[in-house]
Amino acid sequence: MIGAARAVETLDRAGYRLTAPRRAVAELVAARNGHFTAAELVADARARRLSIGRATIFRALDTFAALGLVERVDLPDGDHAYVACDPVHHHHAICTVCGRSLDIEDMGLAEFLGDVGRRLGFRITSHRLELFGVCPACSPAAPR
Amino acid sequence: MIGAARAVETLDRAGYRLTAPRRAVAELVAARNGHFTAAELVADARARRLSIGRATIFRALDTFAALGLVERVDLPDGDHAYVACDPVHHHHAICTVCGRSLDIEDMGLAEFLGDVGRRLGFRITSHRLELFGVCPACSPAAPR
DNA sequence: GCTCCAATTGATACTCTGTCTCATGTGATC
DNA sequence: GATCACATGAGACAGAGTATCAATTGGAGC
Repeated sequence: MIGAARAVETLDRAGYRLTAPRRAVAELVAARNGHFTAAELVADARARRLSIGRATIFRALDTFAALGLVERVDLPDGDHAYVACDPVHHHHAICTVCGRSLDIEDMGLAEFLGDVGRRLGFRITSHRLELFGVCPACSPAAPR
Repeated sequence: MIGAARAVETLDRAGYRLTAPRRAVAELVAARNGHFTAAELVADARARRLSIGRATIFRALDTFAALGLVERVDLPDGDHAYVACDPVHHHHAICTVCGRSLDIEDMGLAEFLGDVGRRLGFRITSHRLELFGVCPACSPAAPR
């Protein structure tokens, strides 16, 4: 999800109503360029004195997730979080220093998994790959 | 985790006390050969009329996870679950038909991820890969 | 076998996340 | 502008997981 406008357009095209709360949530999401939890968005909304119900934020996130505007990811500590992203299949590399997430496209994973499936005799229908590490921007700051 | 005895031995070697509740939880885990949620274990314990507190089961699972006897996985629906496994780094292929999970060893993933990291300039420190699909045993039953 | 102490337990209260309900509000269509 | 179904906000609710604390118990040392 690049900007709130793009999200609003996607909502419209999918036949969803363009309500003020949905626009507001889209902006909150766009304002965060890393991953975020539902609770953080609720806090954001409160901080900006937007009177959006908690349930509405959850519903909006569900809707956005259904449209592929955000994606649910699971952080290493088990927390559920969301990341704004483009609506194509891809994976996330999440920086543990700044929290930003990079979308990474296939890079040969599909082929790799196909091979794994063949070797196991396992018909893979879906998968989840999340990478955690240090992004290029944070790398000098956190050499290890 | 192959059997409860093995788990008990691991606990012992790690300096944990071998208490009745821990043995019981180890047996409950060993009795399940697929993935399971904490809630399911609690229900199992109740079904067997074991008087083990809910908190104790959570604590035992935490301990087992710390020892690598079980691992937390996130199901496609976002639920947290555990799978019994061997204490080495590996990944899980979870059958969506029977619920069983296969441990899969590296199969070249480390190399693949190293390559991805280099291309992104991202220093990958940890990752999570979970595969969902249909295992060989269920495959004829669920052709698609 | 007995004692002792720290680790562990069970019960319970609590927090937090996410869902559900329902009366009220509002966007889109005409 | 009127209409109506979709969306909202408030609040109740359910479930997962954690924190607290007094009571219990495993196991080391004797």
